Formats: sequence, structure tokens, C-alpha cells
Amino acid sequence: MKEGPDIALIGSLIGDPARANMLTTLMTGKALTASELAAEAGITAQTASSHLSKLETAGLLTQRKQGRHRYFALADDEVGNLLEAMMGLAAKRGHMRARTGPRDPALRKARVCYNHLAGDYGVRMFDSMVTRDFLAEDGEEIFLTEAGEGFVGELGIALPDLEKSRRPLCRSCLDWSERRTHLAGALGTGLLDRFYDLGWAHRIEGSRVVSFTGEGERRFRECFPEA
Amino acid sequence: MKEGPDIALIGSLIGDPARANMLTTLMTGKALTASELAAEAGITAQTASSHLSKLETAGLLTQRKQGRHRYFALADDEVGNLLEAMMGLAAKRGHMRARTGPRDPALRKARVCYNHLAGDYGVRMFDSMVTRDFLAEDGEEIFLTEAGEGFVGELGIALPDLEKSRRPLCRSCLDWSERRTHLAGALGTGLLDRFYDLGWAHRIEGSRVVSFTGEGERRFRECFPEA
DNA sequence: TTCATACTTCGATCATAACCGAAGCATGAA
DNA sequence: TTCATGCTTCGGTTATGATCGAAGTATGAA
Repeated sequence: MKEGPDIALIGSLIGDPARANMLTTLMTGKALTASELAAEAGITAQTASSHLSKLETAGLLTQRKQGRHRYFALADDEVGNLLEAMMGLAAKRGHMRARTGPRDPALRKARVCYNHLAGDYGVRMFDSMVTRDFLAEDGEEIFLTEAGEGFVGELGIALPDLEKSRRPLCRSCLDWSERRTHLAGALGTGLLDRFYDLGWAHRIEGSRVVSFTGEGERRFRECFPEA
Repeated sequence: MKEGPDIALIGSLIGDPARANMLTTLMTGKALTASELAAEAGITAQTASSHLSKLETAGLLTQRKQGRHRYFALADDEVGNLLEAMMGLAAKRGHMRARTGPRDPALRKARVCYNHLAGDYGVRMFDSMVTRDFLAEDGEEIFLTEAGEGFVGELGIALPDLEKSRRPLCRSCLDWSERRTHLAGALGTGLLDRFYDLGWAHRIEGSRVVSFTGEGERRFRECFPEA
């Protein structure tokens, strides 16, 4: 009777809270062991094992054996993008999870969105680059202008390397905390990586929070002034 | 313990087969009554009523009362886009629904993807326009070239009207049957609408199939030659 | 070998929610 | 008013699957 792809399968996989927690945790981009994911989701190892095997069978996760550990990660960017899209829709409709923990303010300030910068700082960077005509918008599409090429070059980004990848250079991503656009794509990832290299910021272990140093914060504000 | 948008809620809503069927049916873009959706999903009116109220409460559907009928439609483009993204991922992973009905070949040839043309014809149109430099690709981003502006103008598309809308003019959409890209966005919708106006094609009632007339097919092939 | 750790499989329990029959409530027609 | 239609609410049944304890398998360390 029904034709077409089975979205109910994908939906029900993401629809279980324990699995949704695991997937959200993996949005950090880091591969994690089965036990770590179990702890994160608040379930026992047995239950987690069952969930993880379902997610892997369905092709949402990949698994890498290393000694007696099994590391799990999102299968590819497309899975990450889908999760982002669902977060965007959920946030817009006001479907937030009940308990907002103590990490929440830091998370709203600056966090990783799979592999690029999100939160207040992510939006600020994007706005600043648009205001100074380094980025141009056309609906949902975003391009790096010539001036922008010079700008990221001075920051120490090797554009040719980024353009080699099959990923689009610039992509817009809806920020769930700010409800505004920030920069994703290869350039978004490249910029965040560059901030790490410059020592401006580092990741807080076990969370999506990106913590800026005092000096890093100063340089970041200098580099991306508000309008 | 957990922060952020509740993707599990959205996932579980889409994760029920009956609801997924209803949502997929509404991808045609047409508003349907509760009874029609119940029949489509193969459930009784009572059960459908419960599902529909959940989907409406969550903000995935909108409802319009008209006499004693209640018409349901997808809440907005963002919901449609999410469903498309899930179909793309499901198709790529090989998660297809069991029974492929008799309408399947027609569906693969030409169908509506929420509001634009998909299937073999959708992909062909896209490829043809890229080959002749009417459309330019940059990763996932797509732009209409100057030559392209002339081309769609000759077809009778009023570009300024399309650009007035808040939707992006060109957007890429992954075709689940062809596993290749076709054209979405305001221009994608505009082109399909123009084909209806020109009498080249019409929708088959109660399905996503787009049926071309003999003459329409000839004109379409003329307009979008293969490489 | 022996033991410890990381993970999976099995089996049983239990909560959730999908489902339908029956009854109720609107809306429109006669 | 009376009746028919479209849809919702209520109540009870049933199936699904999330969960964990216990036992089993693989890997590495002593």
C-alpha cells in the first residue's frame, strides 16, 4: 500500500529518549565507548548495548573496535545534519527538555554544533562577518566574498585545503539557543579548529561547551567586533 | 541532566508508522480531512483523531475547520524539509517500506516532492539546466546564473515575484528514487506550477504522481534536453 | 593460568501507547 | 425538530519494546 523510504524507522530510532541522548552526545564529533554512552544516557550497559546495535544496524552509527573498547560515532555528516535540523525544529516549537543543568549558561555562550561553533559566540561571529561583507547571504545560501577570503587567510586558514573536501565551504545552521543563523560547513569547522590551534579556546571534556581563555576572548572580540 | 531541544519528542511523533504515513501523504502539499488521512494510514477515525491532535499540539500540523470537515496540512516548509531529509537518509541506508505498489513506476518517473518536481524528470530537469550553465553548483549551494535568469524568463516565470518570498530561490534536494540531486526552493516550486499552467502535466488525485500529457512530455524533453 | 574489564546475549518484567467499540458533541440538511 | 455526517472523548484490551539481572564471551593484564 505504501511506497517510498521508511521514515518511521528512522524516527522511532531517534524517538527513544535514551537513544536521543546518545546521539546528541555524539554531536560533539568525538567517538565514545559504549560504557561512556550508557552513563551519559543514564542506563545500564546491557540496555545501551541493545540500543547501540540497533543504531548501527540502521546505519546511523559506526563502530570501531580498539582493544576491549568499542568506539561509536555518528555515521557521517548527513546524520549530524539531520539531528541539527530536528533540534532547530524542536527549539522553534518550544520543545525543550525539562531540566536545564548548571552548564546551560556556558552552553548558550559557546558550544560545538557537531564540528563548528554555535551559541552566542557562533552567532556573533557570523553576524560580524556578514556586516563587514566577508560573507554574503542569499536566502539560505551563504558565500565567502573576496574580502572574506583575504580575512580568513590572515587568520591562518588554508582555503585550498578546505575546498578540497567534498563538503560545502559555507552552510547556514539554525542555532537553537539564539534562534538565529550561524556558520557551518567546511569553513565553520576550519575556523573553530583554528581557534583551538591559536589557544583561544578549548573544549570542556564530556560536554559540548567551548571555553574561551581571557586572552582568547579578547582576541575573538577584536577579530569579530559587534556592529 | 540533559539540556537542549527535545529531538526525541519529534522523533517519536514521526516514528509511529500511522503518523509517518499521514505526514508522507501530506507531503503532496494538499490539505486533507481527518477521515481521508485515516483511510490513507489504514486506521479508524478514532485512532487517527488521537494521532492528529498529537501532531497538531507538537506544531507539526496545522488545522483548518471548514463546515464539519477539518483539513490538516504540514505546519510549514521546515517540516516538509525535515521529512525530505529523513527520506533521503532512509533511502541511502536502504530502509524502504515493504510493499512497492503499482503506482511505483509512475512515482519514480515524476512526482511532487512537497511542492516541487522529483523523480526521473526532476533529476533530468536539474541536470539539463546545470549542463547548459543555467544553474551553478557550489557544494550543496545552487545559484541561478544570468543565462538561467533569461531561460526561466522565457518559460514565463516571474522571477521578481519568486524573490519576494522569504524562501531561498534555489535549494538542492536529494531524490530518494534516483539518489541524485534535484531542484527545490522557490524556483523549483515556480517551475512545477508553470508546467501545470502550461497544461504540460497534472497531478494524479490522491497520490504524489505527476502525469505528463503526450504534448507536455514532448515540450518538456525539448525544453530540458539530455546532455 | 587466573583474574579483571568491556561488552553482549538471554530471559523475564513492566510501562507505554496504539488500537478499536461505544457513546458524545458539533455541524449541516431536510 | 429530526436525522445524517464528521470528528472527538472515554474505557478497556493488547502488543511493543525499554529495562535490568544474570550469565556468557572476548580482550588484556598479572
